Amino acid sequence: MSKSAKWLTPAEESAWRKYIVASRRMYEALDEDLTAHGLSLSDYEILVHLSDAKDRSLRMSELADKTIISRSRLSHRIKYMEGKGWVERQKCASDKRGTWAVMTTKGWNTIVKAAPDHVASIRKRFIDQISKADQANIAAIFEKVESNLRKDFKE
Amino acid sequence: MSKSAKWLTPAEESAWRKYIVASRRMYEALDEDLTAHGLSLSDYEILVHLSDAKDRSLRMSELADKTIISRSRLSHRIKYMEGKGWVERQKCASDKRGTWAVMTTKGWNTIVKAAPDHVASIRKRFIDQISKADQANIAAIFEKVESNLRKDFKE
DNA sequence: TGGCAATAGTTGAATATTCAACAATTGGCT
DNA sequence: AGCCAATTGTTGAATATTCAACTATTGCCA
Repeated sequence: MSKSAKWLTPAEESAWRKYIVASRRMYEALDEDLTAHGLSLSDYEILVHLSDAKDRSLRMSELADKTIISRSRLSHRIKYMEGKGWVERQKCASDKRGTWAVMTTKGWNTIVKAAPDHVASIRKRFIDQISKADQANIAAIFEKVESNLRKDFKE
Repeated sequence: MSKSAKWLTPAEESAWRKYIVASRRMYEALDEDLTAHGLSLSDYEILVHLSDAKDRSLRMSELADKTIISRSRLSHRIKYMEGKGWVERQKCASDKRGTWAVMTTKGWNTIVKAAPDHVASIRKRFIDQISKADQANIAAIFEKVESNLRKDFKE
């Protein structure tokens, strides 16, 4: 399995552990903050991507890609969200296999209400803790990490 | 909800999105890499903490804290891992409410076999993508984020 | 055209995780 | 001592997610 050494150095280990632990706890905190609006973090993401999209609509598969949620999971989740009245499904005319997920007014109102708190929550837990320079660093580092994952995936 | 602005600036948004997306994908990749050893990432973490502990044993509650897993979830998971023969439970003598989770030889062998691949996987997906300076940055940044979360939790 | 591999999406069953309630202590306080 | 709130850990039911199979197309190409 590659040329690499068996263990991480203390500096590597420290970076890794701190990143992992903080990330887990931050996720919990953000999710917790959202429950006041009756939303989970992933439902929030689904709504955000829909609200950004043209006609507030996306094909199921596009939505799945953008949110990094499996198709099956998304199907189940959208069923739930339909029940909540946040989303509707529409048959796709041009591709009869397809389905559009369409955000309703109710869904829009929900996200509009939740967004300011969620943004405040991201600031408080993350953005406000790091300097401007760190911001740029983080962006560059994780961009690199992600593009490497993507490349690796294609191999 | 705090003094903060309603939206993230483009630079903030970029840092946040890139961090989130890369983290999600990296988690998937690491978990995927571990399946070859029949382990999930969280089962791996449980075993690691046990293997580091004195007598390879930890109280359920300590183990839950270290792994950031809820007690209930840990209970269920340990039941599964007992079935696999990786762990045993022992009554705690000094505190009759307590339970020790004790790693078995089989559990030890499992983790010893998986560890080098997992470490290689962390290197490939993360450590090797970032510079030494970045390592130190990441450690400092997420240390700060986490201590802020901790403080916040206590309030 | 016809055939067939690839794609879109859903479904139900299998697993995993959360949630709320619970029993059994322990620890502190009067 | 005796009471009671807090801690430890488990449990079963409710939810959520994954997994594998499936239908219905579409796109390609011989």
